[in-house]
Amino acid sequence: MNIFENHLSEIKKLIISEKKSLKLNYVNDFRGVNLEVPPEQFNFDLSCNISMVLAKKNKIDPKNLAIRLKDIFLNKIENFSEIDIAGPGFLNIKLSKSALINNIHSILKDKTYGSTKSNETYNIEFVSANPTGPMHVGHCRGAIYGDVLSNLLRFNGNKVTKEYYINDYGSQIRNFIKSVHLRILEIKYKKKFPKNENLYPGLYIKDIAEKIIKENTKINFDDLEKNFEFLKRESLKFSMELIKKDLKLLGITHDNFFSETDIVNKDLVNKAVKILKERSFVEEGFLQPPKGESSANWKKIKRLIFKSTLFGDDTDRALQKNDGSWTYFANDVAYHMDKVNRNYKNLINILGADHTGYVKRITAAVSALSENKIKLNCKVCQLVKLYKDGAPFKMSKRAGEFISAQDLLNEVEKDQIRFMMLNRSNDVELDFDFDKVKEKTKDNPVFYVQYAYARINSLLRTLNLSLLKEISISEKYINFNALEERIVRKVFEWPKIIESASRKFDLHKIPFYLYELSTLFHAYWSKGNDDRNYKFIEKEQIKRKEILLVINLVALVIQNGMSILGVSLPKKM
RNA sequence: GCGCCUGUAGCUCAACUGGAUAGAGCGCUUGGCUACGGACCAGGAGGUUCUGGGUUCAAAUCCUAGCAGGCGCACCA
Repeated sequence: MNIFENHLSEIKKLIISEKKSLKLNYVNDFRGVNLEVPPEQFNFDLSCNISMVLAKKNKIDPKNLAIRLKDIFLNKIENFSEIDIAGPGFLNIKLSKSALINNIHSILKDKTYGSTKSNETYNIEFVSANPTGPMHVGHCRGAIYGDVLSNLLRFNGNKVTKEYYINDYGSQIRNFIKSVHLRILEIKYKKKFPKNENLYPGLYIKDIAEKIIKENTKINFDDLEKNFEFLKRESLKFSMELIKKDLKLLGITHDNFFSETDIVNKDLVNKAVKILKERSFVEEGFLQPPKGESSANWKKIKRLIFKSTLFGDDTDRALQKNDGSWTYFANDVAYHMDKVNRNYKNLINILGADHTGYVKRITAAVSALSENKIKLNCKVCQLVKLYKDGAPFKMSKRAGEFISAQDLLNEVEKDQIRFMMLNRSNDVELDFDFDKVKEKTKDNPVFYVQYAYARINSLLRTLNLSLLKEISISEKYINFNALEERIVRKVFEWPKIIESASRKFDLHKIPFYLYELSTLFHAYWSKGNDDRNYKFIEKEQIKRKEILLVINLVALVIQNGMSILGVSLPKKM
């Protein structure tokens, strides 16, 4: 149910059938024609730019055309009761009462009101934090973004796989296992844990070491190399548990975990390279020396190179290290070949700002692997800056250098974190203020939206009614006041918000919208304090039927919106 | 040097993807609310949309040349 779509198609039909009487030559192309929400001060339901668009194509004056369109709309479209021409030729339209009521009834019947009703397959890779330690705050933003994007796409009717790529291979993991091993020695023999940049000093490593000792009392771990594979398996098990625990506390679960070690073991890189060689996208060659950095250790070595510049990258990328083994990127290419082979129509990667430079090459790889049939869409989340008591908040006792997700979760609830992290475009840095997020006031948008919903439920409790029972009220008995009209129009806007949030994955539009809707509702609610005529209840009875329609509409949209955001909606606060 | 992101009210950010008089919150300021459920509501002040040029009925938005900030830039992961 999208009233703008419905009424726009009415308009288009009419224009085509009235082409002659309107004296228009070109009416076949409606690109750019929109039906929109007019700015509030105009007090209309719909706004259409059609006369500007058609005037341009037909090379005539838009205002003149608008006058003719106004007449013909009013004559032929029963759903329109009043039209005003504004600005350069906008047609501002008021819906007839019956159209308005019909729209409202259709919305209340539509459980997934706002859904774009699409049906595609998506794979979304997100978080993919290194399993060398717990999640830090930076990961949280991407984690929530990915989770909510999945919710949104599912709400729209798509099939979504949420995937986590475990980087359980390479030198970082080696250093991680080494660190665990040294902590084991420390616990067993009081051997001091050395200071070394490549090791992981965080205290969680100690926890993992202790667990391993406790669960494997019969094994002697003194020799690292002998026990390496065992230690790796055990350590990764515990560190992934840490990560999954944090994710769960944030309300996030993945459908699929994909291991880099598996890629190596299954020799997927050779398969991917073979395909790319056949298509001449991979060749032997030499890398350019690095430009911005010191090139003291630079060696000119012949190696396999992926020609990503063919797909818009800035430079070609190495698939082999100096010693001839595969690079991290090569493994990732193989991983994405696997995704392509799993026949998803759309691939999405959610990345942190520090991986911006990686976007072009991996997008190029997917284009090359899928012969341009699949486009990988990479979304980058900018940094999160934490504030507490008005000052930047740093350090974590347990995680070592980062602020961990745990630090955050210790202070703030999941609902708050989720809403606040989504309340900014992913393209801008985010200031996360510990103090503000805990407030129970208007300054805290999460609370403000939840409170609107709680108020509705309180009202229903008083009236002994429940939400979204089939409501059908004859239009004779309906007469909205100005505040109610504003809310109804805002509710009409909801599918447009979903549509534009879905188009470029601009998730912040959802919390912004919910906040605005809540503002209108709180104003409506409070009006009863100034003016007795606006009271909702009199003698334990609802005063006007319109109130029931309005609160059901608001509740429906808040429910749909918050469930996409994954934020809870208490009935009492 | 190169790439990506950002630049809008004192501060933090929106702006339906090219639309109308550029909007919210905080802060500042004036008033209301001793309860349908308190943590709210109503009003006011506050703008050369970083700068210059271009595209058109229309530019914060697109193009172009700059300026400023953030992230990144062999190999490593």
